[in-house]
Amino acid sequence: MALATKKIPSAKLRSAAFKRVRADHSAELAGDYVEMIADLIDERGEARCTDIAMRLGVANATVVKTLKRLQSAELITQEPYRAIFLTVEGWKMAEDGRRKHAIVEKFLLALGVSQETARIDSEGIEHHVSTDTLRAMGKFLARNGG
Amino acid sequence: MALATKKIPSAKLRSAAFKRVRADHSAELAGDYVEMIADLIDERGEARCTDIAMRLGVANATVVKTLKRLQSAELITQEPYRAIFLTVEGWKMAEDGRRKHAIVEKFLLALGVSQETARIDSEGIEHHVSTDTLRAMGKFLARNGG
DNA sequence: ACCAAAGTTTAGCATAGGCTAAGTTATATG
DNA sequence: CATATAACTTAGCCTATGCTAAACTTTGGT
Repeated sequence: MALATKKIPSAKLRSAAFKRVRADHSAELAGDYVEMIADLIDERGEARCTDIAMRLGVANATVVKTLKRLQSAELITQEPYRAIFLTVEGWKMAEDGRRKHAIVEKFLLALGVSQETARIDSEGIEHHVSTDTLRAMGKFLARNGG
Repeated sequence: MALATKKIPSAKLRSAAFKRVRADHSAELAGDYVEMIADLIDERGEARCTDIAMRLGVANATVVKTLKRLQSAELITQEPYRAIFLTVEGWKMAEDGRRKHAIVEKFLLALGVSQETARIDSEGIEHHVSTDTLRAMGKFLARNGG
């Protein structure tokens, strides 16, 4: 038995934070993909496997596998050897991600970090920011000329 | 061939951000474990499997498996059926994590979110914050009475 | 000193997300 | 219009991170 068993301070409450982080992680990849597909469609008219792989810095086969999951999740549609399209749900998720991403990136810039750091850190942070925190960042931007 | 192949704007630069995120993720779990083990040792004199599992909200067996990896990485030491100890390297990592965590959490509070939100969001954000951004958060705290 | 309860470990399974190598399809160009 | 090249897919591998169920230690209480 442990030395001091009495009064474990809210183990359940603590664990909630970690559960949220794990949940965020599984949603994260999907978010990155749809956001990138949306960008590619806007920039170049279509989204292709190779471009996604290049931008993410992973192998082509990895993209193919992930796209299958996104198709199961009804975020994209795709025919063999053809370009990739977003479903309505996919577009919604992409727009949401872009909005979040833009706020976080601008916020970091306003905080005083370099363009480069803002770009890189926002990529990691955006998926872990609650609506509450996002709102607070928005307010900060409003005060500080975002 | 894609419609518009010319001038892919710095695909390599883009991919760097995602590579950083993926690297962060693999370091993340180790960080959470050692930080938690350090907390348990400080609070209760020893760190045990069950407590870690409870606080992380995962099954006991999952903790056991992860601890094996941490042992291979020389972050902890452990004998069968005994408590867990941190190596020097492990303590260093734990301290580093705590420092980061504390800054991020205080920063969020200073930004104006609730205690609860700060606690939860900081858990996800801390692993994706560069030293640059951390410094900027520190400065903000200094200006705003952290 | 023993036994039951609590804690720890092992075994076996699943999914996600990486990779390389080899095969298939589309297309751009000679 | 045939074919080389680029793009895509499949197959098969690996590791990380989760789970449950069953087996094994430790230990506290009688």
